[in-house]
Amino acid sequence: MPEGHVIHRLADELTAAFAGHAVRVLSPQGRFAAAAEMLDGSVLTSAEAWGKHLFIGFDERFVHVHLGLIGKLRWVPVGALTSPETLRLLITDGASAIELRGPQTCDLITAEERDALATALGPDPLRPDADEGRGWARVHASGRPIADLLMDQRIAAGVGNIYRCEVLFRAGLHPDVPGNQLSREQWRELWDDLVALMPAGVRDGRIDTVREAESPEVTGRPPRVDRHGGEVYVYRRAGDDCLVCGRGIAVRTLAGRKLYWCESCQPRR
DNA sequence: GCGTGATGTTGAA
DNA sequence: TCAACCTCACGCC
Repeated sequence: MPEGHVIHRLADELTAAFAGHAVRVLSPQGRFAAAAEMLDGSVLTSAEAWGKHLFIGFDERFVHVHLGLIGKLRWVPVGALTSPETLRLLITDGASAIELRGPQTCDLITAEERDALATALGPDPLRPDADEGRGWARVHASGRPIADLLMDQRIAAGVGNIYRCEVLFRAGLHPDVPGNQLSREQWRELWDDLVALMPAGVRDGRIDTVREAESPEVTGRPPRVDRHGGEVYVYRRAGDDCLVCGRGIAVRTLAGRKLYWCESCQPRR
């Protein structure tokens, strides 16, 4: 369930609920049990997100969580313990409880290790200190297609399949355009769009990319919300009519992920 | 009830 | 390029 906006939202929620509180930290499944036992009863300092990585701070120690494709971190009723065999981590202060299942990563790390992980990532459109030029340098130097580059966490940390497909559509850019054929302005437009869209994703808890002109309110079409929870132009709309030109949305696999685009709204140029 | 795919990454071939 | 990992919700019977 995770592109960067989800992780940032969770970090904010964790901080709001737990910062400064002594918490219980449990790993009923056992795979994080030793670390959980060490942390149990200590004060959760704050939580922070870098791209799709979440760092839950306990003074100088951090629980590093990466949800991967299928991991889930969600708030649950206090006291409810369901399916402990898959419950990797449970954090509760008695007033709120959050549980982690199926993560790709759940490790206890030091501040230095956290810094190293963050440094290895590219600029995160959700962070005010993000240096967009670092991403551009890699894009400009690469012959890989822009649709591939947008998934590279060293170029724009936190971007996933939905944002990459949608941002390319909104820019009218064909997914196959090589990075080194993009102009500085074209990259800046993609970046600025991420900077506009992703905070809205954090705020709303869903990805909405459809502009006013194509919105249900203006066009009168029925709202169409995908399982991911938002209204989009191309993601998972293969074969459907393009909201702008009416042509069928195309799909193919690129680097193991499904890529969606509109052949006429996104010309090769 | 069963099979599949999914907002992801890593490591081997 | 592909398989593996980890879980669960959805579609199809």
